[in-house]
Amino acid sequence: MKTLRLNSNDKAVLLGSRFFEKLSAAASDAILEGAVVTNHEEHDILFQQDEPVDSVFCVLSGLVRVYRLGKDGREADIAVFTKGELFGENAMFLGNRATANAQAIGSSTIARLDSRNLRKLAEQYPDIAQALMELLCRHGQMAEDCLAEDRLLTAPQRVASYILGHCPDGSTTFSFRLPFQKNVLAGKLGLAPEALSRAFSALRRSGVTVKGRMIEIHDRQALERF
Amino acid sequence: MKTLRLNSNDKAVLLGSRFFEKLSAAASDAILEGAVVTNHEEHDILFQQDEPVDSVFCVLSGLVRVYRLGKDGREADIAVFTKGELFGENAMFLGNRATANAQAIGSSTIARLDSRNLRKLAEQYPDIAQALMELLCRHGQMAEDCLAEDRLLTAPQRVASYILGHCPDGSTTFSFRLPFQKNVLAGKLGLAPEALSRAFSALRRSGVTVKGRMIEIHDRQALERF
DNA sequence: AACGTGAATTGACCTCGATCAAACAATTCT
DNA sequence: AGAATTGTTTGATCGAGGTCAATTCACGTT
Repeated sequence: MKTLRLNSNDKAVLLGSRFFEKLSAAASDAILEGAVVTNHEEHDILFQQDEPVDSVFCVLSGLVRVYRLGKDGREADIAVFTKGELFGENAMFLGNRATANAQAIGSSTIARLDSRNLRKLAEQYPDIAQALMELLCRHGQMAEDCLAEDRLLTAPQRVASYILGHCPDGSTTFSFRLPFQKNVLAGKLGLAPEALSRAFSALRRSGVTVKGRMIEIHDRQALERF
Repeated sequence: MKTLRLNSNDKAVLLGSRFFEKLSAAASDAILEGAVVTNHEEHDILFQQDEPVDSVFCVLSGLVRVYRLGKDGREADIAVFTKGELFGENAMFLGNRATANAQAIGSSTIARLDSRNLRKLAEQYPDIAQALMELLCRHGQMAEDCLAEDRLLTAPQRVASYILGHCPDGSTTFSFRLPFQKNVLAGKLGLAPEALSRAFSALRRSGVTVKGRMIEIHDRQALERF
């Protein structure tokens, strides 16, 4: 795997990401110092459970799926990350061992930030420590949200919740394009693809139109009630 | 609700907790400055989803259950905390709003650490920031572990996994006492109490003996294979 | 535009765990 | 000790969602 330096576009994506938004230029530069970029094909493995990892990652383009393996080989998605999102930060605090697997979905470019460096910088710059805490908190929240939804909602309700999460507050009718294959959405929601399909067709009765990756909502309230 | 100052025993519990273990005395004292203690009866609510929270909490005695509410009133446990564990730290990073509910299980004493103070101290003491990051990471991991187990394991497998988590590595046969009612364990594992009961009786065939709260394992390998 | 491949849907079936009801066990209270 | 309350187990039933197989559809390629 060939590693490259950041080009100016890569840098723009990183600096525009949520993690960097409140950081000073000095702090950001210090973090990006020594960052490298790798390109990946669909299904490439970025890291694996229990193996050493000495970077924090950021998606520059494409998608990354983070998942755990069951001993029977089945996979459970923990999260899916898109452009501008950092991931893999947990290993930093757990002896540089990954606690999950990460895999590119479709061809993707990934930045790697040295975690030793980042840890050191977090001691010098309180803002960096703060940004890291917010990152950890967001990711913790994501996992808790998932857990609660898995336990409280049925498949169609989870899908409705996902759709509503993409709907601007005011509008009662709107549409958007899924950012990835239904395949991937199913994994993210903890469903078999067939179950996602059936969930969509259950929602059709509540004014949801699905055509390819395009989702149309005609009655927000109906979805919320579901 | 009467709030008290920390007594020396309370202080000992706090300082012995995982969060404080690597902190200097100066840092610890600064955090505990202004900490208060409250006593709670079974079922007392400590905080509620979406309500303002300006403390980080620590269990001094008893148990606390953190859970989310579904709109139909059903509850999903996110975590259960015991003596010496901090919780409720997420609100610190999310505009001081709780993202879940917390409730005492049995009568409990709880310490409250002022979160404004803690945030300020995290800027001064890198060790405190580090301890907070580790706390956030652990809690994020807990949620991810739960999520993965929910998605990958059946009820008896989850129970087996819970039991094995209490089994020292070497031993093939050992026993321990559940730290809470089966009731609570069921919630923590995302099961109805009946399902937990049935899971235990399924494990009986693999050398697990359950008598009241006492659990005995006679064949570690059998459990691992389950 | 036709083709071909992989994705998505649909149907049939089956398993797991939730729910309800009732029996039973273990606490706590008087 | 006996009563009352609460926790736990067991049985029976039901529904949600997983799995497998067979189409159908969408999309990129030629």
